[in-house]
Amino acid sequence: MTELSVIIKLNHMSPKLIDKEVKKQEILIAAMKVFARKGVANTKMADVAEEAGIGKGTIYEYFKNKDDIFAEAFQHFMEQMDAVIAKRLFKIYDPIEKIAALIAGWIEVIQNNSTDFIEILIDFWAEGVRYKHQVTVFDMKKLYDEYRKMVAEILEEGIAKGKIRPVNTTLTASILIAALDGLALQWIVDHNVFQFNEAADALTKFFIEGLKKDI
Amino acid sequence: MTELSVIIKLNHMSPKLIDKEVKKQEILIAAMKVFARKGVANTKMADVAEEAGIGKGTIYEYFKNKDDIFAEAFQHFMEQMDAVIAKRLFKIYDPIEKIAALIAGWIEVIQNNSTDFIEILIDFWAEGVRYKHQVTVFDMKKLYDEYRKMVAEILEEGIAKGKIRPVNTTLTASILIAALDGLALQWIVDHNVFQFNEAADALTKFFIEGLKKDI
Amino acid sequence: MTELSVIIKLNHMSPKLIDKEVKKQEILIAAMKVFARKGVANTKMADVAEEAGIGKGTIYEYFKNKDDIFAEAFQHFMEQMDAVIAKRLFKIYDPIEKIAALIAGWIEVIQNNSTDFIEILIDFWAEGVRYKHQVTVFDMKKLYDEYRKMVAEILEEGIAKGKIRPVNTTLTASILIAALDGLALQWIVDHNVFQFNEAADALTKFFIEGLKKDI
Amino acid sequence: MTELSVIIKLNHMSPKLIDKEVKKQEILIAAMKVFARKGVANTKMADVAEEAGIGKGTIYEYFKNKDDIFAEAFQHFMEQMDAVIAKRLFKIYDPIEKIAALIAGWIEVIQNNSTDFIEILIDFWAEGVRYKHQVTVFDMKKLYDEYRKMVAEILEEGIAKGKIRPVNTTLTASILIAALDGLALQWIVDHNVFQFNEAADALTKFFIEGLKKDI
DNA sequence: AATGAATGAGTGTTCATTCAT
DNA sequence: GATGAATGAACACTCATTCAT
Repeated sequence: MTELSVIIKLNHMSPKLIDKEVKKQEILIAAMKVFARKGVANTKMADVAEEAGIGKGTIYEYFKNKDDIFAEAFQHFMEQMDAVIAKRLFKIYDPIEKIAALIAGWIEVIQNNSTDFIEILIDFWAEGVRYKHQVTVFDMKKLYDEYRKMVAEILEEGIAKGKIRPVNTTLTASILIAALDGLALQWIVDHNVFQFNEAADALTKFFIEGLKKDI
Repeated sequence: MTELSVIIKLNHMSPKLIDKEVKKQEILIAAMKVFARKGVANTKMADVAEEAGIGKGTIYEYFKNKDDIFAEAFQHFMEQMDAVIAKRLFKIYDPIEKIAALIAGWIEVIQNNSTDFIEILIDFWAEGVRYKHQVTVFDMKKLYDEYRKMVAEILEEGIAKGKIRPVNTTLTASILIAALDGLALQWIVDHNVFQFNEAADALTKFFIEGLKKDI
Repeated sequence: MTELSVIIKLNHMSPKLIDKEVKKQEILIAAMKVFARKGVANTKMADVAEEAGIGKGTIYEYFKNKDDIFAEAFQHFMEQMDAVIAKRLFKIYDPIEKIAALIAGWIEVIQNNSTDFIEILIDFWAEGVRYKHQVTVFDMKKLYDEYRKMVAEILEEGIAKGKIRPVNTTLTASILIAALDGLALQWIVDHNVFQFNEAADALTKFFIEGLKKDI
Repeated sequence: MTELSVIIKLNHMSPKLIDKEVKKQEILIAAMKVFARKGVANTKMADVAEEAGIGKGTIYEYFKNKDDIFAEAFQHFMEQMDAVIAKRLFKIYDPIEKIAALIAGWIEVIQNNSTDFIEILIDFWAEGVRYKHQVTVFDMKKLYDEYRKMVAEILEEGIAKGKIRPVNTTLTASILIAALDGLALQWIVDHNVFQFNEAADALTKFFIEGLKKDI
């Protein structure tokens, strides 16, 4: 380490904590890109380091290990999704509109992430599926339960308000979520089959129509 | 002596070949179970050998390598699915009923494989997604295209016959397949959320209702 | 095993011992060819079996193991060489002519074996060199000692008889053997550099001239 | 910051690079020792690591794989030989003396390497012989051609200058090289048969005498 | 803090040898 | 005797992680 590097460091010292968090995010994003491209199992720490433009060892200053990065990636994705959906549902009171907003939110998340790292979803699913018996970050069971419940409640509200015809709310919620997941999957495989929002519109219409109380 | 020995060899060949094919299937099934349980990447050849009750080296008498097993597993699954669906669609002429049969077929495949190795689906997806730019056995793009086309044609037929209301057939096909995939996913994560066929019934009803031409 | 094969066997039964020895030789020759082509280390028992047109397991009816085949190959080669040289030296009394006969003998052995398996020499050398500290079949030290002694004795005889000028007989013997080995090596590497016997003639002349007592 | 860091990096690079090259040589030497002792085929990467006093994985930081080490060993040996011979031939103009210098050079190389790894020569030969049809580093054909040509040219020069009697220069060159290879071989097998330089002297005398133009 | 050289546990694959048929 | 299916010891190579600088 020469004197020069010390000078550089001093410059960076004041906003230390923020810097660390920022850099961690940078590494995380880099990792997610590589994970998406190659799959977690085939991603080497060296790949992540290269993508992030840092040294291999540096990663370990910010993450405990590879699994830790992956877990944080999952959380990062989920937080993003929760945020998007919360924002979309904000100040919407009509149940039918809520369903539409939900679908739109999922679309937004998928499309926001599409360019670089939506394929990471596959690994999230894989991890979630595999570790279903253990309690980990990847508690897909709980996750799906929560989303199902959220949708089901909207449906119940709609039914109560007489805006949605009586249906098995849990099953219908499952179907809606299933369709969203499945469309994402098809779109990941081939971005050209359909415009994702086009498909989403169709889905929205299909569900809304199917659920609306016949007048 | 040469001619004779050829004849003798031929005599011995038929029973051996059948045996070899049977054993290969046994190893394949064993491998699929382990793949499902641990994920392909985390499955060791030793695990497969143990599950199959054979020596590690024996696997290589029947398969070229790990990837080969995985590829054959995929083909095995697909053949099974094609067979089930073909059987289900046989002698069904009503488009609406065809849709119902298709859903029932998918359910059947998922449930047939459920006990031990349905989780392998995740790895099929992962492989298909990751290698979408190359031509491999895992040509998910082509696969989805084919299924989409199959469903779309049924829908078109129904529309032509006036039994199904006019819809964007490709998008609707995508949604139906998406829902099936997505339900499988949720069910894999948690077999207890719904009886799979219960969900399938709901899905069938939802689609049939949504598609039926209002009279 | 069908009746037919039994009949075949019966035909072979009477001259059993001879047959066994013949078959062993066949396998040995097959093995030597493959050894020559690929090198011992890279030769699989399956290769030998295929070359011999028999089953893998059958080899073990005739040889203890791979090393055993190799050792027998060496002995086979050496016996052949001893025989050829003995025959060549038979009834030659002039020392100068004996030298010529020796060279001619070595040439004969190399060329007799050239088409298929002279490259095996390399592995003989390698084995001999490597196991110089142990007492094995490949006792290159002893072998070279014997040949050196044989040549030296001829030289001494020639000197005694006044036909060869006084030289360090051991060193000269070494040089002659060295030249023979070295020419074989070059010829193995590239059969086209020289006609092997052409080179041998030159060598003979060179040595004879160099050794002859100036008159 | 970028420019600065580049400078810093460059500052750090030079010493590192030198170090790496030194370490690579150390590993190479260690590998050559083990190759010589056990033969390439029987040498485990773990053996090399142990001999070099490093971890198994470290080898791969410096060499692509086992074959790579072997190829570099060959090149290392050849460069050494070329250098020694070039140095020996430097400022020698008399053809007869050139031949003597050549022989002396070969002796020097063999003896310099004798203690630990001259046996590796056998594997060089084996590799060269086996891969004679392919273009590899081990192009023994080309190598021998070059040496033959070099010697032949000296002989021609000598003949032209009237210092060497007319001989088939290519064949004579072959014989000289053959004798050198062959002596090395005998010496490798048994260091005690002759003092290597003693034999070399005899060889030199034998050739010089044999070649000299009778006055 | 940042690095990348070093490491060795771990794994896919090979192949000589065995042995039931 | 002849066979080739079965085997597991052995080995090249990978890569997440550590740690001296």
